[in-house]
Amino acid sequence: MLLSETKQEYSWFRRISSQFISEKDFDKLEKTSVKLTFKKGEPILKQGGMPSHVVYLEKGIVKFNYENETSKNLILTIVSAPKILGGANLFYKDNNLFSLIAVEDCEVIMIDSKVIEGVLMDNSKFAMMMFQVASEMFKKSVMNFISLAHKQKEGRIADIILYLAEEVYHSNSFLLSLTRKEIAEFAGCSTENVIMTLSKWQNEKIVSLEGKTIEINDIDKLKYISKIG
Amino acid sequence: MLLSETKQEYSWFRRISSQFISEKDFDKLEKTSVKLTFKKGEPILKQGGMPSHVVYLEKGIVKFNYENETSKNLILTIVSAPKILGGANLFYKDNNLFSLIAVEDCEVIMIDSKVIEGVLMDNSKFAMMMFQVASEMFKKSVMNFISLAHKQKEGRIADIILYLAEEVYHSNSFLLSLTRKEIAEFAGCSTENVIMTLSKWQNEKIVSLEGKTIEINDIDKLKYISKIG
DNA sequence: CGCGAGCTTGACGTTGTTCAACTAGAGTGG
DNA sequence: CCACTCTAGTTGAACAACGTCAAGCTCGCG
Repeated sequence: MLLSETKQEYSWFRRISSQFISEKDFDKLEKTSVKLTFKKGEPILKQGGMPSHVVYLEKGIVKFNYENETSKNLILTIVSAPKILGGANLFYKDNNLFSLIAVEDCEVIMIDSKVIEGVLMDNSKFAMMMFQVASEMFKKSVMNFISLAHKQKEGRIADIILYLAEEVYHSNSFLLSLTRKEIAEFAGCSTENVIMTLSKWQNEKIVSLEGKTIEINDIDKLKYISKIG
Repeated sequence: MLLSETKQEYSWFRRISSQFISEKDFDKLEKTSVKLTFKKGEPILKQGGMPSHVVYLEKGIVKFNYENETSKNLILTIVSAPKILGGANLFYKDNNLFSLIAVEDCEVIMIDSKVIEGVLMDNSKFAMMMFQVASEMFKKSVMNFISLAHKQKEGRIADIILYLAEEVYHSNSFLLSLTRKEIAEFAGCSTENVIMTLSKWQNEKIVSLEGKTIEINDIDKLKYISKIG
């Protein structure tokens, strides 16, 4: 975790925000925020902690991790930059429901909750936009949970591979930065099950595995597996 | 489904809203909304339909139902009056993600989305409140799904019975308006499993069943089952 | 070179689903 | 008033899915 120069880019966030708030309000956000970098595996926000900041993920990939007292972890969702995270925490008020953990090296900008809340209060269109961003992520988690709730393991793993290809790596061939264990935590099944399913698919020529790279060869078959569950 | 007189009560909603919006804005909402009653089992909003209204549930109990093409239904959550529903749909923009179905006879007020959106735009504090309400419900669903994801059936059914007692019926002894099948859809397991678990608990004197009434005798043991999963 | 973390495979037992059969109550029409 | 049918609830047995365990493997790093 490392502080960098004060002059920041915010490229995507600035572009989006400029449609809704004044340059002056944006400066207010910019001045009170800090840019941090996190190495793979480092926690950005801790479950149970107070939500003091809204996180804007400028670069990298993070997982939303739910840690359970008794049993194992659960990954709620995985997202890649650029994205506004932890907006949910803005509206929940409660302690953070989950941890944010870097899956790949990340650059994030921590925006002070108090400050952004003030800007939201003065700019209802900006507030609506922020809500929608948060809602979009809610929706994705809910859809993932629905899949989780009534599909068999194979359908769920198919969902996750498709999700990673489309929404995270933006390619049908990608270098997987997650371990099998993490995929299992995302799919809500055991590591062994993930491995079995993936190598079964390799035999059936649906995917190709080579080290940490995954290539989807037959996306239609994968979608079919996802569909029938 | 039945239209009643235009003069409405809105008691709870009015009280809450009055902290955030003017009498004039509230009148605007009131004038463009209609009060409807739904009988047990009737759909209030349909999954896939366009979200034209925000639903304020004045009386009754509704389930959030997710219908799947291939397999069975899934109940996302169950809530009792008074509560603002479908606020999520306001922010999602997409088609309704789920159906709202009356579990008991309901009185609801349908507030026109366009109108409430206008009021939200002009009153950012009101918008924040609405979003917090939506977030609260979202959080409950997520917590339920987390439970669903890594607990055994027994733990999940315990969660649901506790949730119904605390959040829906507000009593440890209640007349269950859900069928065993619906509990199963909520818990993400088979009807038989719900039945087996409940009668097992009856033998162990944790609950008493008599027809459609359920009484929780040993809430600590139930919480323990919920905890250990 | 050795150690540990992540990965892989197979065997085994547990959990939960499915199926089939039966009961009870509610509603319907002759 | 009595078959009838329909739905909800219940039970048990057979079977499939999944997790756990145990063992061996590979690769990167000190």
